[in-house]
Amino acid sequence: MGKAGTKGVSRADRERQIIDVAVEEFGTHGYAGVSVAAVARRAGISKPLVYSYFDTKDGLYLACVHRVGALLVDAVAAARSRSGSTDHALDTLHAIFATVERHRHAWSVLYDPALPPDGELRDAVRRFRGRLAAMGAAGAARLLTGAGHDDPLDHQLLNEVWQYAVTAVMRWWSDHPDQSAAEMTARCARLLTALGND
Amino acid sequence: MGKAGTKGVSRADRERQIIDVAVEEFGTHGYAGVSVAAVARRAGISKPLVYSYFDTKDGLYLACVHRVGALLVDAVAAARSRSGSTDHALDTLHAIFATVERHRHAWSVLYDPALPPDGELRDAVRRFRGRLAAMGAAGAARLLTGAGHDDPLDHQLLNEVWQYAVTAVMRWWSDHPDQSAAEMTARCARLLTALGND
DNA sequence: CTCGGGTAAATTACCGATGGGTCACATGGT
DNA sequence: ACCATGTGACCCATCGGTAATTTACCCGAG
Repeated sequence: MGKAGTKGVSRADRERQIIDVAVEEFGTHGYAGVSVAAVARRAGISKPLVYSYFDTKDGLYLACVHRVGALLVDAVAAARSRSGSTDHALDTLHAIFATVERHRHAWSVLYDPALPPDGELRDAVRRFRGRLAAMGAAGAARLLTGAGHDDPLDHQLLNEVWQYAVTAVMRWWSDHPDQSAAEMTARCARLLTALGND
Repeated sequence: MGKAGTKGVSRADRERQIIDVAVEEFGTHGYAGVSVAAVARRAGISKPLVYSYFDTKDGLYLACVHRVGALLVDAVAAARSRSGSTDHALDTLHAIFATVERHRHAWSVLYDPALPPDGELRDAVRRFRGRLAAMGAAGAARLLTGAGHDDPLDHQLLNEVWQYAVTAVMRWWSDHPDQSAAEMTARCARLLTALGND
């Protein structure tokens, strides 16, 4: 496939492009299931170029984490500030849907359950998860204290469940590409109301 | 480390032992993140012995799937038949907690999101997930039709969410080893009631 | 009781393929 | 001419998997 030499693509553009395919690959096959060579191949470039831009495999994953992390945090924060202090859950979901409609595997990058447990990669992931959790947690807290429960571990657990529930929705969405973001929001609205009257 | 020759351990025992450590490893690091050599090392034996009992890495994972799948399906089925047609969710959770209290990574083996997408491994996993889902689905169906919604895709989605919620609880439990099964059940009871009055 | 010998339980040493990562070099634009 | 962009070829550790071989147990013949 072709010789060396620039192809008229700037570094910044190339980085964005690489991160795009890396997010998709990592999101579907997980950290351990993806090889840098595969990312390079799918991006139509060679492996050393990837290494020259992101130093290591962890570096590449880290870039993906920062990309999707910033995207999601911003979106959720905006949705939260937009909707005063009323029922957050659905607004949050809608914000997420709209943000990652074209990158449906983004969420899975932040929530890969099998990351290498050491190093700054885990730290970065934890930071972003933490920020998302902190925002989603307000609703959870209202719910629990409103029901008279105040065990902090309960709050922690509910938070984890909420985040995994979102993960479930995102994965289901990946498997049903015909669904639009709006349809997903409507669907989740029905689910939430149904959960209300159990 | 030692010579060859039998160490007085029967094949059946050794298989059980290997599966035990394999479940733990696969459950924590995922399919792609675990090497057969690592399993052998942690079991205190050599790699070829693993291959002589389970033919391939997929065979080993398959054995794990069958072990934990049978365990979980039996447990949930028993819980279901025990508790008539009343509120299933909590009983199901309690059954799962009690069953895997000593194998807390079991659930993750069935719900590794990054399995190789081809071959009989995926099929076996899908079968077991399907059986668990079918049982858990009764409750979901009641919930949705009770609220006037009957889109089959909604049912599918709610099911996925339910299974991932369980996954979340199981992972949280893995990170909090001091919690007993009974405490977990109580915790989930509080969460469920809180969800009722949102 | 003991002394083989067959068989089940193990190991060491190895193979080809792939993975992460590097080096030296080639090209294109200004 | 120079620097950013880009590549083919290579290195070494590890991975999935196999071959050849060694050791312990069991059981029947003397």
